[in-house]
Amino acid sequence: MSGSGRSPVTIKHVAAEAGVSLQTVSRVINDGPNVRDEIKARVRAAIEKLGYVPSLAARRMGGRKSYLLLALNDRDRTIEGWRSGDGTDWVDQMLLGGMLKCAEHGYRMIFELVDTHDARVERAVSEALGAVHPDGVILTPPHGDNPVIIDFLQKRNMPFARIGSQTGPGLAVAMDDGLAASAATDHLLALGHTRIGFISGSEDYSLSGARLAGYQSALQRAGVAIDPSLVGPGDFTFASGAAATRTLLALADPPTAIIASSDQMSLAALEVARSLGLDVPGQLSIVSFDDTPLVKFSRPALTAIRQPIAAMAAYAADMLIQASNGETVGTEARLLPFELIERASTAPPSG
Amino acid sequence: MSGSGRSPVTIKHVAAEAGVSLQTVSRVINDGPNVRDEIKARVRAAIEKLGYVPSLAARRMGGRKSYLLLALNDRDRTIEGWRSGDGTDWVDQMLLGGMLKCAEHGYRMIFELVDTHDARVERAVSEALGAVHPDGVILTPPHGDNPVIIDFLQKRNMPFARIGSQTGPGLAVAMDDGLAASAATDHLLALGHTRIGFISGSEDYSLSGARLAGYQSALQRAGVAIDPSLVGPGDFTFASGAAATRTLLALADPPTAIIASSDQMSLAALEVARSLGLDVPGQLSIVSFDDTPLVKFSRPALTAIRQPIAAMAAYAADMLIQASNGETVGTEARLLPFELIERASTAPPSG
DNA sequence: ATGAAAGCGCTAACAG
DNA sequence: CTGTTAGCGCTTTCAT
Repeated sequence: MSGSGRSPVTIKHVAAEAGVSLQTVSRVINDGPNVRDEIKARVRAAIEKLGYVPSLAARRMGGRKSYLLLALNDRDRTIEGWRSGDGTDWVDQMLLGGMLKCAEHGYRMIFELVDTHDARVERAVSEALGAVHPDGVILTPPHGDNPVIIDFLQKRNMPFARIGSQTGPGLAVAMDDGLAASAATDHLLALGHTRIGFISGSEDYSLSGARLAGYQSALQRAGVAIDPSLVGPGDFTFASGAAATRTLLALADPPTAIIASSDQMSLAALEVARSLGLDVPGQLSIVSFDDTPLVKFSRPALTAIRQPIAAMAAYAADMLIQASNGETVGTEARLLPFELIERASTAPPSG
Repeated sequence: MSGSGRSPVTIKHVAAEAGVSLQTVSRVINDGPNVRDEIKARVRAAIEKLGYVPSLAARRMGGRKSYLLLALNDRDRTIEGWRSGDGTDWVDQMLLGGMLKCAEHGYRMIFELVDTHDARVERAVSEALGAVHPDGVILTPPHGDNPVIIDFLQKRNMPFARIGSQTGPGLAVAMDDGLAASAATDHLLALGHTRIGFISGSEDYSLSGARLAGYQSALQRAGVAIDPSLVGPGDFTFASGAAATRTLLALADPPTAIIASSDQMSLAALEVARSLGLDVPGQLSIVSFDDTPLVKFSRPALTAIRQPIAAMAAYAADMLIQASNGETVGTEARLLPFELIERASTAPPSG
C-alpha cells in the first residue's frame, strides 16, 4: 500500500473543461460576484462532471480561510470519561451540534484535547493553532473560563466562542445556569422541601458559581433561610459527590433533598443514600444536572436539568462561521433554553 | 472579530533564526538524513524559541503527506445514537483509540459521516477525500463491508483500514466475533442452558454472520441440536430486539437464555422479559454484545461481550500511519482480544 | 552535508 | 465581467 498521490482533479481541470480561466472557477466556487449566469452554469457543469472538490489545504494556502473550526476540550476529564465508559455524552453532543453545523457550511471541525491545568496550556493551544490554522476556536468548559487561553486567543486575534460560559470577552453561549438551578430549587420547594442541600461543581467552571447563586436566590425568594452547611463542595466527580452527600446527610438536621451539579455526583448521592438505607425519593429527593444517558436508567431515574449541549455547539459554530465570512455577529452572551426533566427521584418530603 | 491572518512564525523565521537554509529546517522537522548534530541542535533551539509548528496545510501542499486520517462512520446510525442519547459510546471509544494514537504521531483524525445506503456513497466519500486528502481512511462497520466504498478507495489507491471486519482486502482489525459468540454460548452452556436463543445483527455487517456462526459451532461442539427457530433476526436496534425476543419467548419450547448481538437488543430482551413477568436471570438469562455504558447500570446489569473499539481504532490508525511513512505493513487481518464480562443477567436455568 | 529552484492548488491582488 | 500575475509555507527534486 502506498500513498494516494495528489488530487486527481484540480481547479485547472475544471477550468480547462469549462473553457474558462482558473480564476473564474474560483469565483464560482466561492459565490463570488461578476460571473455571468451562463458561464457560472458551464463551470458548475464541469465541476459536477469531474466530481471536483476544492482542496482544503490549498484554499487555506491561497486565501485567508481554512474552513476549519477547532474545538478545544479538557484533556484529562475527557479521556477519563472515555476510559471509564461512564456514559457521559458531552463529546457526542458537541459533535452532533458542532460537526453537523460545520458540515452544512462546508467546514470541518477538528477536535483537540488540551490540559487546562498544564503550565504549558498556552503552548499547547499555540501548537494546535499553528498546525491547523482554524478560522475559529470553540472553547468548552473549563477552557472558556481559562484566562490564559482567552488572552492568548485575543492576542493572536483568533475568533473564538465559549460554550457554557456567560461572562467574559468574545462570543459566548450557554444555558442560564442560575435560572436552571433556581428551577431545580423551585421544583423541590413546590414539593414541600425546605431543607435542600446543594453540591457545587468545580471552581474551574464559572457555571458552578452561577448555579450556586441560582439555588440561593430561589431559596431567598421563597423566604427559606440559607444555611451554608447545606452547601457541599464538589468537582463533578462521583467521589466528590459521595463525600459531599455523606457530609450533608450526617448533619444534625439533614436535608430532605439534594441538588447536585453533575450526573456523576447525583448518582453518587443516590448510592450513598442507598447505603444508608434511605429511600429515594421517599426519604431523600435528588435533582441532577446534565442529564447524560445514565440518569435515565438509574433506579430511580433521576429528575434532571438538561443542558442543551448540541444546540450550544451548533450556535457557537454558526457564529464563528458567520464571523469568518466577514459578517458581524453580536458579542453579547446568548442563553439557550434548558429543560427540567421530572423523573422518579423527586417527591414530597416524608416528614 | 476578524480573521487571524497567517501563522506568525513560519519555516523561514526559523531558518533565519538558526542561520541556515529553509531546507535544513525542513530536514530537521522531518528527521531527514544529512544534518550535522550541531546544526540540528541549533535548528531545534530556534524552533523551540520561536514556538514554531509546521502548518499542516503547507506540508500537504508541498509534500505528499497530509498528516490527516479520515474516519468514516455510518451517518444515520451515528446521528440517531447521538440524538437518542442512548449511551452508545462507539464514537467516544473510536476517538479515544484513534485520535490519541494520531496525536502521538503528529497526525490528526478527521471524523466524517457517510450514509452507507445512499446511492451516492461513492460521491460522498470522493468529496471527503478531495477536500481532506487524508493519508489513510479508517472504515467502521458497516462501511468496512461496503464494496462500493472499498472499490472506490482501491481505485484511488488510498490506504484504508477496516475496523470490525475480518475479511476483504486491505488492512483489517477486529475482535474474533465468532469466538466471542462461542464464548457467550459456552458460558450459557456451562450454566446448564440448552435452549439458547440468538438474536442476530444487521446483515450489512459481516460480523453479524461471524457471530451467528460462532454461536452455532459452540452448540455443535457441545452436542446440542441447532434449532433454527431459536435464531431471531435483528438489526441492532431496540425495536428489532424487542420483536425478536417476543417471537422467541412465544415459542412452544422457548429458550431459557438469549444472546443478543447488541446492547440495545439485549436491553429490549430484558424489557420484554420484564413485561412478560419473567425474572432475569431466574427464568431467562441474557448475554449482550458491545458492553456500552448502559448495560452496567441496567437491572440486572448485563453479562456482555466487550468489544475493544478503542484498541481497534488505535491499531488501525497505527497501521495507516506506518504505511504513510513508507513502512510495509502486513495485510492479514488482525484479531484483538475480547472480554466476556459476567454480571447479573446470567444464571442456571430454573427448570 | 547543505543550499537553490521549482511547484503543489488555490486565492488575492491587479489588469484588461 | 473576465483573465493574468504573484505568492501562501512547505517539500521535493537537483545542484553544490
